[in-house]
Amino acid sequence: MPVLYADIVVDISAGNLDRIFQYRIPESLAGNVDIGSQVMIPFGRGDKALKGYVVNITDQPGYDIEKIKDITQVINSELAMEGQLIKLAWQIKKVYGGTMNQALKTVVPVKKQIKAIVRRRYRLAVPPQEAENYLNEIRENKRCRARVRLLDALIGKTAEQGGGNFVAERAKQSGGSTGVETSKQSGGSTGVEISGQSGGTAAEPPLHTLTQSYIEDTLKISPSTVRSLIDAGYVEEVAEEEYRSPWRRLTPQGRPVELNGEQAAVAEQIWSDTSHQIHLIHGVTGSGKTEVYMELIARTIAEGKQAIVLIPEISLSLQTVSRFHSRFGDRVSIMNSRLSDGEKYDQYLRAKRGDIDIVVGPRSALFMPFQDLGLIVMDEEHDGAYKSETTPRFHARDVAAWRAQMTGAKLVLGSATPSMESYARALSGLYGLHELTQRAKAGSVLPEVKVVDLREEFKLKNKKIFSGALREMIGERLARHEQVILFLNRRGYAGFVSCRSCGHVFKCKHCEVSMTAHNNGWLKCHYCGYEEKLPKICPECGSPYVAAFGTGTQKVERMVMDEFPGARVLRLDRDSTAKKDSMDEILERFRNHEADILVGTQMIVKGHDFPNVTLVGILAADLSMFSNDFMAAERTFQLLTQAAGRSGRDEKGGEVVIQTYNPQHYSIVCASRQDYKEFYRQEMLYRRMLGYPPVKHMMVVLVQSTDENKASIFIEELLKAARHYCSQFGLENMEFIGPASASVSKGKDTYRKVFYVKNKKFPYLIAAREYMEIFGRESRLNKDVSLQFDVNPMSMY
DNA sequence: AGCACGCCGACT
DNA sequence: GTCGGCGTGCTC
Repeated sequence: MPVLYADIVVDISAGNLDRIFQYRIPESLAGNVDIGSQVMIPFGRGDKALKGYVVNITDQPGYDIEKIKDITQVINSELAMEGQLIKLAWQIKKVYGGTMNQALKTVVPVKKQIKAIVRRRYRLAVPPQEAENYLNEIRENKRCRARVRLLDALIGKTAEQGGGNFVAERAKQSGGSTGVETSKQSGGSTGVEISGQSGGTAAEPPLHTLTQSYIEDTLKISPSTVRSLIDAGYVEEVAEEEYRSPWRRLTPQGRPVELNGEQAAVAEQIWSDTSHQIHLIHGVTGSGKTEVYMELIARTIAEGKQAIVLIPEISLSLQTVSRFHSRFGDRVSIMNSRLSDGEKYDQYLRAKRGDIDIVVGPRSALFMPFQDLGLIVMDEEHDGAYKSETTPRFHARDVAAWRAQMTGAKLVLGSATPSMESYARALSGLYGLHELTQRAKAGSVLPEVKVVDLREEFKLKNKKIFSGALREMIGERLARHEQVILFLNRRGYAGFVSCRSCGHVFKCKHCEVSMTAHNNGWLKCHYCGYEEKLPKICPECGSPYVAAFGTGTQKVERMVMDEFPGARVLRLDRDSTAKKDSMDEILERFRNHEADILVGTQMIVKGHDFPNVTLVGILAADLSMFSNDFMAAERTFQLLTQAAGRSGRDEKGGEVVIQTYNPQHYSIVCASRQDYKEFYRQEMLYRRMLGYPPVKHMMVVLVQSTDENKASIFIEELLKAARHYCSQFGLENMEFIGPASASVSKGKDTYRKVFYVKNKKFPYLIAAREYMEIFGRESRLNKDVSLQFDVNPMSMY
């Protein structure tokens, strides 16, 4: 056997370590080291113990054999990535930049191997008849009551009668599970399990096993009693490895799924289309895209393959997964960053071992180690949350497409307001394009939309948040006991605070960002979270006339209460949902009609279904429209369309009021008509004129430093060098825009400088980025500055 | 990143 | 004479 060497990426994300180091696989570890394994290695002069990822194995050393060190140990063979995920990591690094270590880390959603939970269970060690005989001996003995209780339960008597009630009650408390569970399931367990004995014949009667906690807490039997029955040979202990289940609070809804004609046709088209790997479903809000996904998933798992369902945000996990769970049962799981390490590890393992077929989650769910992936669904594909905000700043849509290509899986994108990129590709024939034009629920039609011109309201001397029309309509709903959603894209109490005498605006002392006033008399920086007390007098001129301008959700909440006393109001924004799970709680209360009006930010727009809501008020549609951002109009349109889509989901019909200072703007006009195609046409004119994506590709180059001067000098030199490189190596028509300060010119005490690069040819951008990474590594000006790239950004900087 | 090696100022 | 400042360079 030849000596084998492993190519290893070390777990340090520094530019000059971003390469492969070779280590010898010692005989003692032969066979345990695979591509994808995580290993411990001695690194550097001090042989510091570091983690490393094995990315290749070879018998040809490419380095002085005398200097090659041995791998010291394999950390966790169960967590070894598939070779395919490593390929995916290379691709991510290639396109988005950053180090290989960073790319590998994004591909491994599970950091640690956590010891499996072993639950002790107990069962009869003798045939039931023998236990009965023993019971008859001791039944009348008052000193043996605990033994009798335990044996009765183990035989199965009490669990079906008196104990059955216990079971039902406990199931309710823990939020859902039925009393009986099959093995390898833990969520909301009651402790009672009926199972066929493993290895026994099928004809054998089922035996009860009881968990330790059930015996101690519910039957009130002490460990010593259990011990003595074990010693007497009547009871035995079975230790069982158990998965941690992340969704204890799940309640199956059991809604049967039936496709309408349109849905069935789309599912069939996608399933039988062999000429496209990627499909876009453009379906109006409420058209039931999820039913189509489910049909495709059902067909996929019927073929023995697995499916990944991507959702934009963690907060949608619970409601999405519960729908899938009620259809597909325990073959569904979730993966997201809020799970504990143990839960993550177990879900990863279940996928790897083939114990689940479907996973639901945000970006990170893309990397589940399924053996034979057949389908990736990306719901609300336009959503900005699919873009990573840390290096590598990848877009889940791209990575999903690569993974689909590698595995031969289908990728299905769905949205009521597709991204410009996806729709352009669908129109060009690159993706299959499918449309759902009707609301799925019988009798439900798209809401009627009324646009209110706030300039006219101002002329009428109405300076309130609610236009006359909106106030009147809210009143009507309250009288009819229907519900209202009010949407405002700004949290806090007021927008900014300034001095009326000298004009001083209160800014965060760590960021170049104006602070937002909050209800509690504090100013908060929404960029870094810094808070300070709102001063009574202006620190610049001493004037007492400091005032808050603009409106946030807290102020809306207050004004609703003033305007409609007696109405019950809930508020949903980042402040009211700071506590874990509080978001689900608020939504649940609103759905149960514990409130009449829900005031909130973007969060309320995404995918929620409130049947009793018949009015949605968009208080200031323009708020997201005037950042100097090439996607501002697209985002505004998406937001308004999605928000409007919350109204009239039931037979009652619905209305939407959009308040704006720009009623003629196409993003507002098109949203009010729910006319995606016209919006696309107009927006495309603008993108073409200014050469923005999807017409040209774009990249942001971001330089940051706590020393503003160093950042400026570095970015100037970098730009000069990049220009020179591009012209020298024939990268034609490269457009460089900048450098300039980022729109948040300072954040968290760090100065931010940017320039933009545009070109029609994507590989040119990558080549330029690769060159700039080398420049950043080798320049003597790189001290104390950081260099980052955002390829295909979702906003300006 | 983190550590060692290396070449210049004020101390036991 | 020596301890230690942090600039420079290397890590299989």
